[in-house]
Amino acid sequence: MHEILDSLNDRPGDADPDALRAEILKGLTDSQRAAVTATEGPVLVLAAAGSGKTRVITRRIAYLLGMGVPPWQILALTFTNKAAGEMRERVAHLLTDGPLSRMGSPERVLRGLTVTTFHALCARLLRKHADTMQGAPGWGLRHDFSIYDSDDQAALVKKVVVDLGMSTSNWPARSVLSLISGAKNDLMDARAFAARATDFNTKTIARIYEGYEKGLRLANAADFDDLLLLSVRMLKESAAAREQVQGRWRYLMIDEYQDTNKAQFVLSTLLVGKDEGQASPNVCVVGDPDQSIYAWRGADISNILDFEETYAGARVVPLGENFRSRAPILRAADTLIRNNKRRKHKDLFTKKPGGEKPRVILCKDERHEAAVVLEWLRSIVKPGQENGPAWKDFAVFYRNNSLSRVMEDALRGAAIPYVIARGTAFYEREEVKDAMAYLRLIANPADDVSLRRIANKPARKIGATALDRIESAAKQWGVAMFEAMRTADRVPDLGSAAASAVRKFVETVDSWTGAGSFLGAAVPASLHDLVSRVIRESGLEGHYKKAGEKNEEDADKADNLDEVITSALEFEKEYDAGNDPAYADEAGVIAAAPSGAEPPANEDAVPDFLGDLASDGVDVPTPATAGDSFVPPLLAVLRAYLESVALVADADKVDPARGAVTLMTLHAAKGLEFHGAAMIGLEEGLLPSARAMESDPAVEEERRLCFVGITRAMEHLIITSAKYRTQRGLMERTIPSRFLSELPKDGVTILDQSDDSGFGRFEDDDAQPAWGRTRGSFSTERASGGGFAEHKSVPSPFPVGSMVRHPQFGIGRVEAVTGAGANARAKIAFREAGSKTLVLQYARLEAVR
DNA sequence: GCTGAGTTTGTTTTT
DNA sequence: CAAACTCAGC
Repeated sequence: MHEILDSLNDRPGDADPDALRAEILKGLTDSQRAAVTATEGPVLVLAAAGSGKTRVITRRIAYLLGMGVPPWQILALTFTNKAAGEMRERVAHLLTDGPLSRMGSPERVLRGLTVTTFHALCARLLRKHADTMQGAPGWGLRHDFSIYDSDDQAALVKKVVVDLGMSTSNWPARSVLSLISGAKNDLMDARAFAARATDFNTKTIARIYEGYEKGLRLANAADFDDLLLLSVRMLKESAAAREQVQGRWRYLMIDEYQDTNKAQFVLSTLLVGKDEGQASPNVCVVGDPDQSIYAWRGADISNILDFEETYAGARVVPLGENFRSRAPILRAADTLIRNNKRRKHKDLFTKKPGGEKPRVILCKDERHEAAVVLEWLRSIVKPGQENGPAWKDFAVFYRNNSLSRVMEDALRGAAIPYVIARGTAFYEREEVKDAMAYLRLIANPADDVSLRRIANKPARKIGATALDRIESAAKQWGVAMFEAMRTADRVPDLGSAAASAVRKFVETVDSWTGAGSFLGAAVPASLHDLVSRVIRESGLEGHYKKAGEKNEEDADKADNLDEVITSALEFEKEYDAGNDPAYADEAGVIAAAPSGAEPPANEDAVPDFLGDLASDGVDVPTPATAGDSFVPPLLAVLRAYLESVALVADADKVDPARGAVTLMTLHAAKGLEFHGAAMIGLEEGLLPSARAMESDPAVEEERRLCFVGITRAMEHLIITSAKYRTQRGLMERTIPSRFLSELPKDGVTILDQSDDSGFGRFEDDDAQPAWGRTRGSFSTERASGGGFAEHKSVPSPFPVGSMVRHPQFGIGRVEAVTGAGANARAKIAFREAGSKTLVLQYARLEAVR
């Protein structure tokens, strides 16, 4: 051990291992210490909210390094890039200012340490090894694959549905995709899915799934789920890939383990070599079952609940002490979460004394609610006050993004700075996606979905019919559409005008890659050069400039295209400098692993992401379309760039929002903490969401979501509920969320401001509200079926229980009727087609006796 | 093939 | 209330 440590040390002898380790453990509680030092064998850290689990993980990494474990043997996986970035930063901090600084330069000590997300890891693994799987039946993925986001997925599903001769309105892409995604999360491919399908509905989905998979493979593309699914398959089937991975990492850490799905679970067992009979792998998972909020996208809470069974002899370390919130906030969270039936109880406690009770404020409507939040913010934040809390210490949480609007208006009106950690952002804009589609076509000429997107954008006389003809020719010839375009003259039925338009398009694309070897066309020298040429020469820039002049709304689209060039330039800089933490640190992932504890003789032999992809190595064959003049490194940079665009969520990039109140969804809030937090929209149908109200497990997940929100707050917490809320243009009476009545009666302050016109004053903190009265009103409202339920009294021509006939779905039984008039919908269980919700006005239903 | 007016439809959360 | 979609008219 000592020798290894010394070899890593610039100043050998300075880092006395014992002293070093003691220093790493300084300031930790006993249980945290136990979690950090249990380095051998499987460990489950049951971390409560605010118990310092990130701290535990970072110290654990430091501790391993301090024990002399080479950094390239350590792999830490997170769900978001933000979490990974933070963790890297914290480790780096320990190395520069903390105990590890005595071990040598951070670059040196960290070289090869892998801290990344599941998806990024899998993307790297696939880029590295996908080509070796070519022989496997139905594989079809090559190293230059595209990554499809939900838009691309939807486009593909729509196409498949149309090709199958079905209607896209009966089989909406979104819902079809969620089923397909669910299957993939459970590691079910199209065949396995089809084998299990029994009813008409599922059988049809299975057919779509099959076509969708074919489409993906034909386009040499992987969707988000594929990154995991195919990595698992590859590790199972390719001994070479498996050996390289398993020989490399000896210490695996997984954050937010409660959110892993089946694919991620299996992947993790493969990474640590459990399948290979590794009896007691060094895997350490950290999570909190009470914060599992991703069941809807396949997260399987039993992964964490059954950890001890999966890994025999696992050590369990509970971290119950909360270092974040004051006692009253913690008590509210604890009381709420106890209402969940399926859970392991964990005692939450804090040593922080005092603190104010969370406030529940019943408001008139959403505008009043925003005003209340504003007043609350102002009552605590005093600008100009030196050491007081600032805007950045506050956040507003909501269940869904649509609720942010009113809040934004209010904050803007009050000139309070704010940022939204929103889902829809830069890379989801139309013009940006267009530019990306061009780039993806260059990186992966088989990418038919991208090709279809931009072939006629801007309009260049390659219409839908022309594309369809090209596609059928391509299918016949067994090549990608872009390939077929090269011989446009031979595409059956393609008019000469269309053919020449196509020829011109191909020439344009080729001029960027040098593939056509046209005289005089200089090949781009750098990524941003390529990107700017694509944007200009494709005509996108002109197209959106023109659109901007005409239409006020499109005015900034051209600017956004400029921003794409800037982002490429920035990426390139970091990439060139080898400085991009998100990429440089993944170093080891794809490189030949130095196995064993011996550090490689030559430091340069430590695997490095840059060296691997940028060098003209065996792993990056020149694509068929690229001529000699297109140097592989540029293609590699392009691919890495596209990958970062696809895998780095925009919310991750939101600048740590200094100086501004943060607005975000409850999901986005997980893992963060704020001095003060406001949760808005605590109403039935919102939180819990309308969909969740149908089943108990779903309501429990909503409760956990609420729990997550509450536990983000350190000092101040307000929870609001509006009596009336306007949604999709309609103002409706609401019912206060059931979660409000699950908070401790005497543990929260209730302020009913839903009737009086004046805004309450917060100095009246101790004015105990009539909880009984309020509570009573909750229950009467629910009992009398006010609000949503009131529509139910309107008589329907199809009473619940009656039998109906639908021209397409056949005979079914009415399960429920909701809404009235034009809004009337019926949930019908069809014998063949399964259960569907139909709008009575449009569904041509017939009563059957 | 493009435009713009009119129509329909949908509602969670995201790597 | 939007976004997405449809379709007639150029």
